[in-house]
Amino acid sequence: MSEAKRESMQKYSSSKENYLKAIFHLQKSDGVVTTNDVANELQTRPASVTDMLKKLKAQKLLIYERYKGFKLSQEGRKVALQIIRKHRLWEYFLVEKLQFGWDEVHEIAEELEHISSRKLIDRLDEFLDYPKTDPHGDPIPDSQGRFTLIKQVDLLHLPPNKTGEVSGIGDQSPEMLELLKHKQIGLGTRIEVKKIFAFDHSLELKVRNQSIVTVSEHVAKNVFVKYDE
Amino acid sequence: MSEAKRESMQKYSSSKENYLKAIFHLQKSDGVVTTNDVANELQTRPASVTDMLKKLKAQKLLIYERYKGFKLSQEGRKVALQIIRKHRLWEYFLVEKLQFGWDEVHEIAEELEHISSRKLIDRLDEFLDYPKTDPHGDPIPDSQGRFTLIKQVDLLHLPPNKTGEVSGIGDQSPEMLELLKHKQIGLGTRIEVKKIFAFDHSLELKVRNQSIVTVSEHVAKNVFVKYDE
DNA sequence: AATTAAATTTAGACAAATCTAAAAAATAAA
DNA sequence: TTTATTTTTTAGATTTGTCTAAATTTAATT
Repeated sequence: MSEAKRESMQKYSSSKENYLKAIFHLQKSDGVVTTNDVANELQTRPASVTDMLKKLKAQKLLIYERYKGFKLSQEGRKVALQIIRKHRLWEYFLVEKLQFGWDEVHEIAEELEHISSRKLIDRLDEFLDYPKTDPHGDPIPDSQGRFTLIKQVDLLHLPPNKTGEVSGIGDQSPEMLELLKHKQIGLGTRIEVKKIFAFDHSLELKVRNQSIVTVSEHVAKNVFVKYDE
Repeated sequence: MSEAKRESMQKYSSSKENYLKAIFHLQKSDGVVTTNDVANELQTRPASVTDMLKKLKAQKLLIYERYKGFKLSQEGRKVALQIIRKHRLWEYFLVEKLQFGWDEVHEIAEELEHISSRKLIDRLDEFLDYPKTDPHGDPIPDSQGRFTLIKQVDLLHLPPNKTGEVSGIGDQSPEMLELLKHKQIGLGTRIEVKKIFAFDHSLELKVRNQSIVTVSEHVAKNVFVKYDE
């Protein structure tokens, strides 16, 4: 086994893995990730994030310069993808084999994703017949960390509890853009649909994993998101 | 849900759970468990064990007085049994569903046994069709922590890699008892058969999980063990 | 450009689980 | 029953991950 291979097999603490995962997700949506974002995502304090950034840097899992921002290294991305792979495979297992509802598996998968055995997860993948997406529609990375599938839909068709990344705008009129700008929605913004009102088909969205905003059906039809990571 | 029920659902650290499990196992074999035994079992230091004993006592998981010994409380036993249940169900899953060999599942199960969801393990039990024993022949406690199966056999018929607890002696002559006493074998002693020599059917035993001793076929035929925990 | 506000980092502390080295208690041996 | 040995416990440190409060840097406003 090569040295690089052995490296990727190293075991990190659950806490470190959670940071890597969170940064990976935030990076995908925002491009730029901030200390506050991470603190918010992980329900922790900015000071704790700074502490951890230093540790992750020391292990070459991310690139970091104080006050200047940070991003995952090649290695950090690889580790994050393996955690995501495990999380989603376990979710699939819970729903397909143990009859759990898709809305009750996340918490359990948060624990299972930290089980370290590589062989276990590859065997599980095989047992489940190599599923491409988890029960929420999120794609499952293969054993090399690659996604096989990317879906693009408008906001109305974004599955519940799925987070999409804005990939295109239909109506690009200044009025539309002004509205989107005001609501802090732009290319790459992460959006989750929280509710669709039967009355007028207006949508309640969670934007950047933080603010809750409401948009009309018309707006929703003109915002396209891709969900894949 | 009753108060007592909620109590048993509480989550303990993996470390605490490991201590409870180790003490449970040692208690079953020796009756009396010592600080050194635990340190030995968990590959740790006696001082660390003492520290943990105090914490476990504070949480009413064991009865403990300094220098005077300790044993699991009712609650501690209950928690230990749930860990053992989880460990063995996961081992069964790994062998029966994921095609692992019985000799490679222990390590993985050591991690999986700390996943906390009660619902998960009960669903897994159902999925596996309520197996009675794990791949090593050890019985799996049911959701109430009860074993459904107790087998009593003489040492010659104790399955390999199974640990039995001495439950009776056939030939109780003074000579026999003297021999057993010398080899530190008595009621309740935990024994595992390591090897049976084809030549004279003599047995090599691991006694109290520590010493290796040899006994004749005649002796083995007169020592009965139950294996169930 | 100067000032204010926000984000980030440092400094110092704490809880959990461990360790080493030394002290205290219990047990075994002379 | 003293003495010696072993076991157990205490005292004090260390590591990991977290926190609060204060300081520093960057960004935003006037």
